[in-house]
Amino acid sequence: MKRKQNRLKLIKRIVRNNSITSQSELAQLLEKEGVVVTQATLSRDLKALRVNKVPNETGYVYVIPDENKQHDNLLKTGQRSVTAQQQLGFVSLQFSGNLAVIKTRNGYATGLAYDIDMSEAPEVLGTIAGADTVFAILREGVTQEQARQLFSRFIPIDK
Amino acid sequence: MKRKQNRLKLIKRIVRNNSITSQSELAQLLEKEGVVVTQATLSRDLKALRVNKVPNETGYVYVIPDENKQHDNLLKTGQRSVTAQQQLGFVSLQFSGNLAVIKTRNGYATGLAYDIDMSEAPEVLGTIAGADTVFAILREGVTQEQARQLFSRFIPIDK
DNA sequence: ATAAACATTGAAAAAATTTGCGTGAATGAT
DNA sequence: ATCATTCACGCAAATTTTTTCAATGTTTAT
Repeated sequence: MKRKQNRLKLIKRIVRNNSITSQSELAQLLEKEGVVVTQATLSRDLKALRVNKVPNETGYVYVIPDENKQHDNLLKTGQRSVTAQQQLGFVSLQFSGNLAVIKTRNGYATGLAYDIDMSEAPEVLGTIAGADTVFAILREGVTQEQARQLFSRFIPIDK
Repeated sequence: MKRKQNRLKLIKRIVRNNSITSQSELAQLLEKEGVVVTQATLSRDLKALRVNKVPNETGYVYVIPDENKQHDNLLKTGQRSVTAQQQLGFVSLQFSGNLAVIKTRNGYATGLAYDIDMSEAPEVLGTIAGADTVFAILREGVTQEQARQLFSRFIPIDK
């Protein structure tokens, strides 16, 4: 059951960063990442992830529905599905060089940045927050692994 | 050609007010309204209307995207959706390492950052906007040339 | 530890969707 | 008016997606 979770995560990433036009195409990309499943399984996975299939004049593309909007709609309709992933508004964490980019649900970025600032962690030189994104500048020499370690105090990191 | 326009309009209304789960089902409802076409034509019509196919726990449903989502999906699929007029807010583009700094006329930064975000381009990890400046963090390994290429979808760049 | 209940998946079949091709109607340019 | 283009659309083939069926794990409760 861990296998499936990992695959779903990978599928999300792949679908988000590529123009996937068919399930077999997705299967090939997954295979490159070492994940081998049949197209039938992907049909089930895409359904589980609620991935949309949207046409444009060129062809058809799978699209991961926007997580913020997805969640906002849930709230709007009175439902509330708070998974561990969504606790604290956290959406995703990525790095580029000595910059950490933390995506949050709308409105949560400021509070999260504040918490990071208040920790006065030496690994972080400073932060800037928009509505749903936090930039944290890491001190030179700090590894991404160390940063993950630090941030895990504030956000649920799957690892 | 008037026939087609009427049909498209009717399709919109039907899809919006019913849970259509297949094109043949749609064909039947159309027939009740006196419009007779083959499923193949509906495939083309749904594509023309950019109707999304979205899964939910029950099954699959066709969904007419609202105007906003329509716009967002255009960006998502990599098509330009802002007119030359709208690009007038652009002032300058500069780079520092993997950070792109886009200057705009006052008030334009937020909108531009939003468009960049909605494109979900894998080259960009995230953006933050002030009143007249957008920061865009590039994924590691993305060259400035690639970034210029990407941004040319949103702003007028002379290469 | 064992049985019952549940979950995951592949293979193949079924269902649904997309597309190539051909025809006829509509539009346009000369 | 004539000829060339373009557009709409059915048919049938090709492709893609969904689902059924069985086999094979996993989990849970006793």
